Amino acid sequence: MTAHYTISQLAKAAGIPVTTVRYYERIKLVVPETRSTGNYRLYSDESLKKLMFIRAAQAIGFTLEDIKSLLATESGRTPTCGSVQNLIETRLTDIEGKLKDLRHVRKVLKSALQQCQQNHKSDRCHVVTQLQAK
Amino acid sequence: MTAHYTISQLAKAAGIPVTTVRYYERIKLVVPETRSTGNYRLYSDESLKKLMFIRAAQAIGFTLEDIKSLLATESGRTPTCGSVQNLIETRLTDIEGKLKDLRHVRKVLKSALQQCQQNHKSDRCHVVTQLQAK
DNA sequence: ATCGACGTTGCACCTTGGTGCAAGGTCAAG
DNA sequence: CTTGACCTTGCACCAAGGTGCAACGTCGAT
Repeated sequence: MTAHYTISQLAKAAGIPVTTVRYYERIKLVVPETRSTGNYRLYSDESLKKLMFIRAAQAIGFTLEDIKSLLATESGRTPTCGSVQNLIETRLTDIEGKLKDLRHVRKVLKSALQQCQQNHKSDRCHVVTQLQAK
Repeated sequence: MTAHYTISQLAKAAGIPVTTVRYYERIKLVVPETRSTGNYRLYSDESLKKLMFIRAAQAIGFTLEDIKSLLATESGRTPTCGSVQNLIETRLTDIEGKLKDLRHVRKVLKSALQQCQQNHKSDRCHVVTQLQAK
């Protein structure tokens, strides 16, 4: 009794816009199993699981490309820990880099803010004049 | 003795690709002062300062739109501290949000990585099977 | 005069993850 | 048999910050 969903049923079940499901088809991430007589896309529970997998994987920081390769290990077999580990490590490195950048930017902005607050009376903003001096 | 630069001289002096300078003109961020007889863009030191200002401001996390409004306070007068402060506070809030997201993602990925390392022998990756279970 | 380096314009394209729209086909209910 | 909800396709467009290309003009040196 594998249920068959139309695109809107599937989308609703997964909590994803219909347009996005079609987008996923375009990038070959989730393709419908079959078509109805009227050429409607028909999806099985497998697709629903895939969509939920995609949402979960996106939420923990994988890109759709990452997810594609996680799903690429054809039908049934899960990818090996090794490949998954590589992916995770790459993402972690990315994230560390971004964190570092953001912390730096935050630091600079905070000291700029302080400056701004200190000479608040002045019409000329020292933050700007200092940026100009560089 | 205000020096006049051609676009490539200016770009080189600022350490920015020529194409980017033209892009800045397109978005009305830096426009050439005049044109030569041969219709070449000619820039003054003012433009060079502007470009360097842009680089510095980008580096501390302002968007080109932000910078546009920082520079918009017409000729000479610097923007008030108040407006700059607002901008900085907005950026800081953005950054705090991004930091929070990234730290969360990092946490989740790290625990996934641990799982991966623990049952490295197994062919089936639990991280993936767990994502599938959601 | 000619060569190469540099300049001009306009336009399309890149990334990522989608959204929006028009013109038409399908399906179930009334 | 018509109405309305749903589906189809293809194509264009969004943010942001640019990059690339074609086809042509200009400038300085030889």
